[in-house]
Amino acid sequence: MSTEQKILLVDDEQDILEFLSYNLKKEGYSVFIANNGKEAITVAKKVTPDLIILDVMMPDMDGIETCRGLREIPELKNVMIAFLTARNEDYSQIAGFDVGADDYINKPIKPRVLISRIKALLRRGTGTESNKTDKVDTGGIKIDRERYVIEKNGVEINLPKKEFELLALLASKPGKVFTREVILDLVWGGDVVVGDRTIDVHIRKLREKIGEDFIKTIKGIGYKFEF
Amino acid sequence: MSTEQKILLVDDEQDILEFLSYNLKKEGYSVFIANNGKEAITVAKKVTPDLIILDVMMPDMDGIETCRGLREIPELKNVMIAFLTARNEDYSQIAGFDVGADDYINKPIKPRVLISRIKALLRRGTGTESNKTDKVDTGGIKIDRERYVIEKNGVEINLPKKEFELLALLASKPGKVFTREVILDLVWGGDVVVGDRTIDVHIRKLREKIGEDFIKTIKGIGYKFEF
DNA sequence: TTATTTTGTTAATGTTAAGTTAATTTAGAT
DNA sequence: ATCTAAATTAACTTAACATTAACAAAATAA
Repeated sequence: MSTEQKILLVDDEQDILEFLSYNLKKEGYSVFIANNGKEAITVAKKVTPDLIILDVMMPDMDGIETCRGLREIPELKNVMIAFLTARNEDYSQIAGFDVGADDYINKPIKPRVLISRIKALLRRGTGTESNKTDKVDTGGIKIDRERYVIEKNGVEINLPKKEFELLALLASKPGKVFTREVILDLVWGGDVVVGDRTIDVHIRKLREKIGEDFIKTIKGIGYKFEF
Repeated sequence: MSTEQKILLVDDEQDILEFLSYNLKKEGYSVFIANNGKEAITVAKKVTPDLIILDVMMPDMDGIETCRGLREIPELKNVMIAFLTARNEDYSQIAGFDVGADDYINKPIKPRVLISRIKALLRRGTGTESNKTDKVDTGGIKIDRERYVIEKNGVEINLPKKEFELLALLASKPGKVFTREVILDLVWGGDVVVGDRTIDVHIRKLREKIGEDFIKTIKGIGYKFEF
């Protein structure tokens, strides 16, 4: 792997910041902190973190507002954002706001749960440049991560998990060839070992569903998405 | 953002009015004051505030009565109303009154808490016409968070807490897929560990009660609400 | 209080979609 | 022509969810 992954913590409570910071640093993340929304935006701009963990309840500028602010910054469009919510909070409000959060984590926080959540989140983020906000590939294919559907010429198509992720990966950078190795690593996960033909079959099913001409085979190398 | 938001403060104690007024003005709100219920109604009619903060304990016409009066005025149907209650007050009494209050704020008041509460309140208010809790999902399902009741095609259905919260969460953003993890965290809480099939069972019961077609399973990911 | 009902959770089992493999065919490279 | 990589299809395996009933724990009523 390349460089250390950066996480920005935003909370007004010092002890929570310390607690989280400690646990995340122990896991090898590079941790930045901010005490309020404004600071968060400043820091985020500077370091472009891979993940931002935002407390919802903060005086002055709360998590939701901060999130909005962050999302308006072009460089931060693709950053993962997770909300920290207190128990009993009216989460429907939070979740409902179309603010582009990627995860919601409840207090009290259990370090192990947190870490595994974060890993999952960051995993999703890697490899893809535009993991978050849906991307419209001008060929008429739209990938909606939030709703887990793709749209072809306005028609929704439901894809199973692996197929969806495979397509999302390929389409994340149209034209780029993804080797079978890379695909296995990113879609299946580094440790899982599956047979050599598995990818082919998934490609087959995808082509069946979205049309034959989107995924192109580069013999001896891998596949690429084109339109 | 467009125009400045208006807040009406109603209290018989001058120092509280001043204290609140000062803090709210500092935040950029346009503040109006009234010393009693009658005055409150007059002023409210004139300025149509976005939020009214009402002290419960007032001589002559108390907060509850005032609130009733306010709610009878058509133009004020959608205004947010928050009650100011003293700490030891039996506010179950107040909350019980189906008077259409949107929040309860406890004295003594901490400015920061107050501000963030107010912001949350006003945010809830904007965008929606129905000031109150309910959210109508065009599929014919209405969720009344205050009474823990949902309405399907005008028929009230009583849901137990967990079922209600699960539905409320899913319906808070129709279409969006909520992972089992997120559901567990937000509905059950980060620390509580429940078995793996618990969510399924609740989903089952919900589907039984509201119909099979509202909640959709995304295998390997989670569930989403759709209509 | 004790009884009764409602709610929440678990455990056991069934079902199905998703994922994988294997066998065979086709196409591309050298 | 020969070798290798990929396509294709169907068979198979597994993981994920559905379903039901049983149980426990709250809440409510008597």
